[in-house]
Amino acid sequence: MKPEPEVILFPKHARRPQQFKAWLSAILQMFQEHLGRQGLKLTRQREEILRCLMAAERHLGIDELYLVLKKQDPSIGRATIFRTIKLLQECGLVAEVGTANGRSKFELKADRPHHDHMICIECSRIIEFQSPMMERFQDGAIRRHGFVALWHRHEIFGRCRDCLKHPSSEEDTKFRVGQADQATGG
Amino acid sequence: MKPEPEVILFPKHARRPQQFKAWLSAILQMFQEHLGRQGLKLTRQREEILRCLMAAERHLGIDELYLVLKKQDPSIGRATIFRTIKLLQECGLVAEVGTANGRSKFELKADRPHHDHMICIECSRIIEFQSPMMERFQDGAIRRHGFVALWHRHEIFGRCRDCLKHPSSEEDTKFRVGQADQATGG
DNA sequence: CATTCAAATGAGATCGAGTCTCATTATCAG
DNA sequence: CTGATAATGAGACTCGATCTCATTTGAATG
Repeated sequence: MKPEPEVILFPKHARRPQQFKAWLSAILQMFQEHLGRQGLKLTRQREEILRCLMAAERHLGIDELYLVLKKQDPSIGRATIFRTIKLLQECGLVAEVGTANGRSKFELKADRPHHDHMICIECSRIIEFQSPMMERFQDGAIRRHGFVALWHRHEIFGRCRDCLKHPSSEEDTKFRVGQADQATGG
Repeated sequence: MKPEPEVILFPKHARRPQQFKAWLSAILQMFQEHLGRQGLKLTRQREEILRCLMAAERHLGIDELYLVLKKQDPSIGRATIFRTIKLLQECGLVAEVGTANGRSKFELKADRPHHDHMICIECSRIIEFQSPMMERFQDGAIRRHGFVALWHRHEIFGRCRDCLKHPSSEEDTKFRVGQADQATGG
């Protein structure tokens, strides 16, 4: 089986200020259009939350988001973050990624290639991966069953390269009950 | 792409009383061995919960399990069901399947071929499917990243064949926020 | 720019799945 | 049978997520 191509998934492009600014305003406009279509408004808070997700160099959970945002706006409330994340999911700009401890993280989805996730149960790192062939066979299975797919969740839990090298690192040792089959059990 | 083979996944075998009895006692013994290894005991409740999962013709949630078990043992407590399900997951006899509404369902895993799930957001039906090729490419991706997989979750949310035929059937209209990409977004 | 009004906000109440506590009961090895 | 120890059921508790509501804000309008 020949190896599939590796693609840089996390948006390291748009890290230079000029590019980031352009990227941000493009995405913001998409958000505003979605909001406008439902008679909703673009507020300072919504803008900041989206900016924060776009500027992040990794997947963020609600609490991480809350702490970061709190620094520049101490009055921001958790409820607003939950509400905004939900809106961003609804318009397809943001996607949820499960973790081993139950607290979901979020990633920017707009403008980025489709991918799935491998999640380290030791360091909580989320590794993005692509496999077009895997997707093809998945879509084949869906078609065979006469199913119409709206979204999917494909998350592989285990230990990442780094945690295998130097065993037991930091946070999140309390992880979801899971049995150790061979490989993924399939 | 030639079609992959279809396999009967839900254990319709073992529906005849004699076969079921043999199957049950084999699985019960596996459970007891796991328990014994940890100094734990096989109780009437644990036995009943496992039997219930084995006899089920579909995936059950905690509440469904609770209601069924309550009929033959009105004193059974929810906590016991949670605790037992956790034990069964730990020894690999049972697996959790997510649903669109947050309340997980459970399935017997022992003795059954590996498969993934398509979940109908209208009728909550869970369709089991297999794609060995998909698994192969998945394992390839895992290897490429130097990751060691312990378990995975591959769930496709959408509408099943039946719900597409006669739109909007029963229960569970309140489903998880999810955007309608083309296909599965990938 | 001021006005207007629906939408959005933050604080805190509430919800609910899942977990924990603890007094009582059951298992099972000897 | 007995004793040590695990398991149970009831209900308190946890904590992420949602809801409520009084107040504030966005943006369309004149």
